[in-house]
Parts: sequence; structure tokens; C-alpha cells
Amino acid sequence: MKPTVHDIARSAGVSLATVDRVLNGRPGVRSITRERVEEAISSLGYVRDVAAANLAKGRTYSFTFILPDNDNSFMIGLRDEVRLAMARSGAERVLIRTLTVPPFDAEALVAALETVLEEQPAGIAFVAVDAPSVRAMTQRLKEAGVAVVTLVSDLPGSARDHYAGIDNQAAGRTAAGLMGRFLDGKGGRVAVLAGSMLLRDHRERLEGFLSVLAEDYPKLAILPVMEARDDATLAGELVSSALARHPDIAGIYSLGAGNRGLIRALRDMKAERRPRVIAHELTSSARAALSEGLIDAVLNQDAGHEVRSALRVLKSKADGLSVIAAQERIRIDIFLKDNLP
Amino acid sequence: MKPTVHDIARSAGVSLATVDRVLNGRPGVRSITRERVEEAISSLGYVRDVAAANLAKGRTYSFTFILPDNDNSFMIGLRDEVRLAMARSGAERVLIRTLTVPPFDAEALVAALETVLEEQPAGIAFVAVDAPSVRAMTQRLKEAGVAVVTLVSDLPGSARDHYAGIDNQAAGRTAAGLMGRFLDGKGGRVAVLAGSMLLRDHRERLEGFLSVLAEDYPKLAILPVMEARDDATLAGELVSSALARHPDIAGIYSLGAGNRGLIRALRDMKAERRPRVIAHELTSSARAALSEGLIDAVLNQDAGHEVRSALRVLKSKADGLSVIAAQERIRIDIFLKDNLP
DNA sequence: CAGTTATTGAGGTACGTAAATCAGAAATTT
DNA sequence: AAATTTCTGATTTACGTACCTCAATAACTG
Repeated sequence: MKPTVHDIARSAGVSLATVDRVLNGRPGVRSITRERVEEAISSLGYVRDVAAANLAKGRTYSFTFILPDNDNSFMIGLRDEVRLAMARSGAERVLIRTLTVPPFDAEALVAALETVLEEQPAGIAFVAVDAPSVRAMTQRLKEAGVAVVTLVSDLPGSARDHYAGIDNQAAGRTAAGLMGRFLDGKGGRVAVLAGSMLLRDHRERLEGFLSVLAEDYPKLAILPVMEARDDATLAGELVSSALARHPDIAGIYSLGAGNRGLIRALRDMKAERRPRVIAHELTSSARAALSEGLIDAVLNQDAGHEVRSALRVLKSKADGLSVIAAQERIRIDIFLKDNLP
Repeated sequence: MKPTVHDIARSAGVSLATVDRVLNGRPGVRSITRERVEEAISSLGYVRDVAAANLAKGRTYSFTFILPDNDNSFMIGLRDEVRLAMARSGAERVLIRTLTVPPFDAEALVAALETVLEEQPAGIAFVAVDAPSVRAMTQRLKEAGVAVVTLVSDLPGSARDHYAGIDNQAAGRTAAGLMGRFLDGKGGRVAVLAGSMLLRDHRERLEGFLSVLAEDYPKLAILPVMEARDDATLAGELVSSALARHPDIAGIYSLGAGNRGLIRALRDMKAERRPRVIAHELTSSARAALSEGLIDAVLNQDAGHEVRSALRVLKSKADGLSVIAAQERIRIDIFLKDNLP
């Protein structure tokens, strides 16, 4: 049977209280005794029963999610997933609070983090805005002993414990790999539709896309990037006019939100003239366009997985446990109309 | 605070013992009283603290994994993942046993299940062989109250609680969708390399592949399926001779194991004559071929995810809880050289 | 060596639930 | 109405760990 603290006490020839002192790093144990206990622990292969420990502690993990109040489908979906997680969290001893902040606003985010810090939660997950002030705040959170996970958008070089999101550069490269193979032997121009170059994830996707295209598919000409600020109407106009100006557009990579406008523009074209289209995020409109054949491939990040992964990591970090790296890697899903879930 | 059994007892005006009887379906409670208790449960929003319950029960989940002793990379990897899960399982109260059986052998599998049944484990996961005897055995397992999950290969129409594996037909369709787009405008022949048509997953992949190709890409001619029995040497020979006979082969879909032979054959060709290649399972050789550009895309099922998902489901079923469907859907990963993990 | 401090032991209570016993009350049958 | 059966309450122990107190011993200090 699994060894318990009692077994350790017996094996080390000490009392339960001493084992407890060692296990929980409490003072009042000679180093010789401590070593004896630790030896017993490792030789018996003792692992603390986390469930029982938490029961005894009466602990409830309190976590806070800070989410931007963007109104695109992806962020709405993300907030929904957090809400679902909250509903489920009652069963375990987890208490989740959420806070929404204006998007792309570093100062608002810092202010929110400040507020949250005062409540001393066990952990925080937030969609990072890439700014020095946010990095500094993250440092302070860590110093206060709070577990920190960035969600969807990372904060490289900061003190965060973990990033629950996809590798956006790899996503861009993958889009290029697909696009290159789709257009292989045909040539033509490739248009790129982005949200905003101020967003780190958009920049990274673009970077990955351009680098692979330049290196592996030099025959494809790339048009200047269109920035549609994740706005469907603007996106539609930009795409339409680009298609009118350049009849030889063979491929479009839409790396941001606002795909509804793009889809509208595509639907207006004659079917045989339509370019190959790769987009991001499997929203309901993207899904419809995929089935319809307007979009060829959608790269997706599963918001549900991201939220659950963030929670698992927060819990592990709060318990001081290690995480299963392979399990927490958020994958880039590639959907064709043939493998829609 | 979270309500406990004590709160329910007080609120319903009954004793703790009665609450316990209701909660655990024990006899000896009048239906009127039972209703009162249930009302208190739902009005207080009581949820059983599973951790405390398991602690009290002193329960250790015992699960058995039955795995074929195939020696291809995927099965080796699967067995490794089960071993990893066993190593981690000590921390929770889970005891995992494994059993290996000869592959593709329904009777051996049934015999193994029979043995396992006598040990009365809480749950069983096994790689199914599609046979009526296995279906019947599954029925008996369920009747004995054992949670049953099929792993990697399903047993449709059986009594199993869950299937932890990919949708192989969708995988075949996806391969066809990619292949069709890769070869769009070029035409040519497409060769299919399979392991054995006796394997349900291979049949399903082929079916999906052929149906999409026929429907969406009628210009592509499909060569008769080559069966290499998942043997690398044979696969290499088959591919080489097919390429020699048909110089216009533009695409190859390898839907089984034994990719090393295929890769060897590809490496022997002049680079500019190489066809587009889509294969299954991201083994180390497939990964190398992907980076090298010999293979264009690899469809993969993550054995680690499958094992962890199977375990989660077994545990939930053993506890009589529901599972998060979205979390347990095993996805078809698509890897290009650009998004290798 | 007495006095002080640092260790250690012994024991208890608590967390929320399970499971058991036994006595008593209520309902049902005879 | 008595006997029997069915239901319910009260109480206890247990699971594995955390955390507390008090007493006892060991190790240092002056």
C-alpha cells in the first residue's frame, strides 16, 4: 500500500510531529534528524496525498482570470470557456473570479493586476499586453508568491510561470507551408490580411508566414500587408479592392479576426476565380465558409483547452508540483472542411 | 462556504445518517424523506467533495490497460505513455496494471479480458480488435460494472463507455483534402500505401480518403491500394516499383505504419521528381523526413493524450461522473515541417 | 553545573465524507 | 392491540494530512 506519514515516522524512528515539521518546512528540526526523515521519505517512495492535504488545510484555490472585453468571436468564446470552468470548479476546491479590462491597454491591465494582487489570490491568468509596465507588474506578482500564467498572448522575458497559448510564429510558418504547397506550380500573388501590427501575435504570425514564403516559395509574390483592425467591414473592403486591383491573387492569408468581411468578399466572386484562403480561429462564420469551400484551411487555437490548461498549471504551481509539459502544449489545430469537429 | 452534508442534514431536518443514505443510494429511507433531502441538496447547491469521499472510502482505482505487443514506433510510444502514466499515478490513488497481447488476435484479447475481469478492476482500456467475440466480452465487462474504454482502435456498436482515439475516416478525408489541394491543377496519379485492410482503422482511413478524392478531385487517378502489412522493407519495394511503373505518380498517401521503407524509396529519387507525400504518425523517422522535405504532411494522433484521456474517462466513469466531451475529443494533429513540436 | 534554548514526542482536533452500529420511533401487518 | 417490519437518529471510527499545544528531553551557553 501507499506509504503514509505514519510509515515514515516509524521507519525514521521519529514522531509524527517531526515528520510533519520536515514535510512542511517548519523550524525546529536538527539537520541530522531532517536527513533521516528525508531518507525514509525517498526510500519508502512517499508522495504526499494532495487531496487529503488540501482537505486538512481547508484550502480553496482562488484564481483570477483577467480578460479583455474584445467583442470578436474568439474572445467571446474564451470568456465562455472561463465561465464554463467556473461552473465546474465548484466540485474541486477552486474559486475562480474574472475581471474584464479594455483590450490592448497596458495601463488598464496593470491597474487590474494591482487590484487583484491585493486580494492575494493563489494564481492569476491574463491575456498579456506586451509592455514593460506589465512585465514589472508580473515580477511583483511573482514576488508576492502568486502563480502567473499568460493566456493566448504571451509576455516573453517576464517572470510568468507559464504561457497557455499557441506558438504564433509556428502558426504563420504553417500557414505559409500550406499556402506554398497549395499554390505550387501555379504562381501568383499572395495577399495578407492582418488585424493590427501592434498586436504581438499578429506580428509573430506575419513574421513566420513571410519567412517561410520567402525561403521556400520564392516564386510567390507577396502584396503589402492589409491592416483591417479586426473589423469585418473594413476587411471586406480591403479584400475586395485588392482583388479588383490584382486579378492574379492566388492566395489570401488572414491572420487576424474579422473574417466575416473577408468571407463576404469571397462570396461575391465567381467560384472559379477564388483564391486559396487560409484563416485563423474556427468561429461559426469561418466554419460555414470552410464547409462552403470559401476558405480552404483554418488554423485554430482551442480556447477551452487553453483555459483548462491554464487552470491545471495554476493549480500545480500553487501546490508546488510540476506540470506535464506535453499535456500543456497548446497545439495549432488545422481544420479543413474534412475534419471539422 | 461550500455546503457540506451537515448543512443538508440541518436544512432538511434529518440526521447525517439519512443524508448519507440518500446520497449513496442506500435503502431504508421513505420516499417523502428522500425527497426532502434531495430538495435540500439542490436548493443548497450541494456538490459532493470527491476528494474527501475518496479519502473516506480509502478507494484506490485499479485500472488495466491491454496493449498489443506490436513493435512499430506508434505502439512502442503508446506503451511508453502508459508507463509514464503509471509512474505518475502513484500521486493520485490510481493503480494501473498493463497486459500485452499478440496483435490482431481477437481470441487472445478476449482471453486477456477474461483474466482481467476476474480481478474486478474499476476499469479497463484496450486496443480493440473488431470481432463479435470482443463485443460480447465488452458486454460482459459492462454487466460486471467495469468501466470500459477503447483505445486507438474503436469497437463501434459495443457497450464500451468511450473511445479514446481519432476519427480515422476524418483523417482519411483530411489527407484527401490536403492532397487534392496540393495537386490542384497538376493532375497525375495518387498511390495509396496501407498496412492491412483487415485493420479497421486502415479501412476507415482509406474509405475517407477515397470518398473525398472521388467527390472533390475527380481529375486525380487513384492506383490500386498497396498493402505492405506495416512492414518497412515490403513498403519500400512496393513504392519503388510503383514509382518505376508509373512515372506520373504525383502523390502518395501512406495510411499505415512502416514509413521507413517509404522514406528510403523517396530518398532514392531525384528531388524534382518526388511526389507529394502524406503519412501517418509522427515517429522519429517521419519527423526527419518531414524536416528533410521528403514528406509534406504527417497526420498524427498523440498517444500521450489518448492515454491521459482514457485514464480521465475511466476515473470519471468509475466515480459515476460525466466527462467534458470537448476535452476528451482526440484531435487529428497535422504537422508540416513548419509546426513540428 | 545551572540555566537557557533548541529539538522532539505525544496527543489532540480538524477537514468532508463513508460506513457501521444500535437504539428508538413510526409505520405496517397480524 | 400486539407484533413485526421499516425507517430514522445519534454516535463513532476511519481515511491522510495539517496544525496546534504541552511536556519532555537534548544540546548548548555562561
